[in-house]
Amino acid sequence: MAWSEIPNMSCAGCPVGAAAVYGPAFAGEPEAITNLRKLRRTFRPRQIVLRQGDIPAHVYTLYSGWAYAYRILSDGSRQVLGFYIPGDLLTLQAFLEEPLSHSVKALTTASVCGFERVGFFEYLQDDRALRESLCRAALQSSRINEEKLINVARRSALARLASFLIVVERRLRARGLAGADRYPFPIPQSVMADALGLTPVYLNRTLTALRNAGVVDLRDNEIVVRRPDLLKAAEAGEWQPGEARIAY
Amino acid sequence: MAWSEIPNMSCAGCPVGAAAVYGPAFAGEPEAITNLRKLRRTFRPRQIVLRQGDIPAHVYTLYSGWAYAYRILSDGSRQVLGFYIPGDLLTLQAFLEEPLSHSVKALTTASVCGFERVGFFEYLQDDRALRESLCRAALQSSRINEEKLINVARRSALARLASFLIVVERRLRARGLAGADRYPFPIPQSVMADALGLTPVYLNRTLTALRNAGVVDLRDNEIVVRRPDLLKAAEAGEWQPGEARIAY
DNA sequence: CGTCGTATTGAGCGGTCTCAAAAAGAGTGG
DNA sequence: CCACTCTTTTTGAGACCGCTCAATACGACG
Repeated sequence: MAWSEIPNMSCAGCPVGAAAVYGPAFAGEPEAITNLRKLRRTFRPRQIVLRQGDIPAHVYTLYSGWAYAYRILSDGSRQVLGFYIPGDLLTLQAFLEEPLSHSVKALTTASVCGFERVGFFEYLQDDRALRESLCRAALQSSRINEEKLINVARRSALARLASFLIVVERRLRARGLAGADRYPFPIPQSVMADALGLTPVYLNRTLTALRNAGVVDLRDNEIVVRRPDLLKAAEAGEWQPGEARIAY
Repeated sequence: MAWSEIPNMSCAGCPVGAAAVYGPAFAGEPEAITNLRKLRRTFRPRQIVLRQGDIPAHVYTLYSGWAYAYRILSDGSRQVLGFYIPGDLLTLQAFLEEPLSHSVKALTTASVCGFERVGFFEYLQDDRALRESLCRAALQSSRINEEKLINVARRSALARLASFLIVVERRLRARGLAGADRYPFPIPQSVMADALGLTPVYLNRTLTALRNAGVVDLRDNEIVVRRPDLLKAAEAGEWQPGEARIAY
């Protein structure tokens, strides 16, 4: 099951610690965090990290790799709710003592740090700055979901895709995980499609159009943005590839 | 400007108090809430309560009437993000010292109670139960937005509309504001359309279809649900009006 | 070298949008 | 109570974006 013993290694040197919810306390006393960490675990691609309906005993922080949250609907279809990159908390929701409304699955090989739920929550509640940080994160998450709603409700497939690529780049860059004009991109098209509310087929056509127009180059789990200007324009709905819209 | 003096009236008898974020503390000590209330204000239909971009000095609770939150996008279109009924907090977001990402507008004549932002926040932070209540509300809000995303991303116009009507009824009923088979419904079609990611024209066609099929009866700011079973089925995508889908 | 997940391409349909205009209500002032 | 205006609702006709079904190609991995 890919468990591993709790490593004695301190969180002090952890490259992603500052970005986490407990960030405000991290610089001052990384040891407090280390003491709360109960386990470390590694997942293989496509392995489920958290299961919809479970009440998780631990709260996880993604240490390395990518993962995504999704929900299986009654009609069997899947809605992807978001992606996680190193430093992200795997569901704020895990703090509540309620069944998870979504599952989390690894996209790449991914390792997580697990904190005992209640203890961690108490710790976050004890300090005013941390408390605010948590509250802020929750509100933030609500706002991010608003953005997603707007994307799907009001934008074309092309604009949605462009927007998605831009947002992913921004998030990676904020964590120092993006190169000058390229960044890792291990998301299969089918998963992306379910995140954007599109069919895999149509997403592929849209992506192919972007590629053929020389805007992006997506290969080998890496994306190269050749024309960020056009990508921006596409997001705003001010640009479309070719004269005939999407080259069939 | 429809201001009114701070009424000395206690919050003790307030019919909506228990439903608000400060609910947990309300039963025990309504006076603490009364002391935090700084003003009461009444708005006319279509009047703006909170403006996108502002940093509000007060946090409002909707005391009576309906309101809705919306965002104007760069291309001029409008996304409606949610509706408020009596007892709702007008944007959790107002707790953060950040510009509001959306405006709030009155749908009907609506009156609100205003609490001084920082003081109210401190108060909520002081008590463990209230703190959790606030946190829970934020997470809840995030989850509600997930539902909305799913609605728009994965469901047809008919299913979205049916789902919307059902959710509104549930919320009203939880506050004792719905009758046996009917409830108030002061939402113009154009606003509903912008909430569901549909064109007003197409929303109207869908609604007309529901009406012609005898499922609902929407008139005079009140909706009567004649066939809750069919509405449920429509939400699940298991029923459509008539043989020819939507009667043009 | 087979297998499974993933990407690509084709053809056709239909749900939803756009543009346009008329009808019906609601609010206002005379 | 009427005349006026503004908002909201309704209906028509046609175009297109994104979907469905289906088949093939590709690529990683054991």
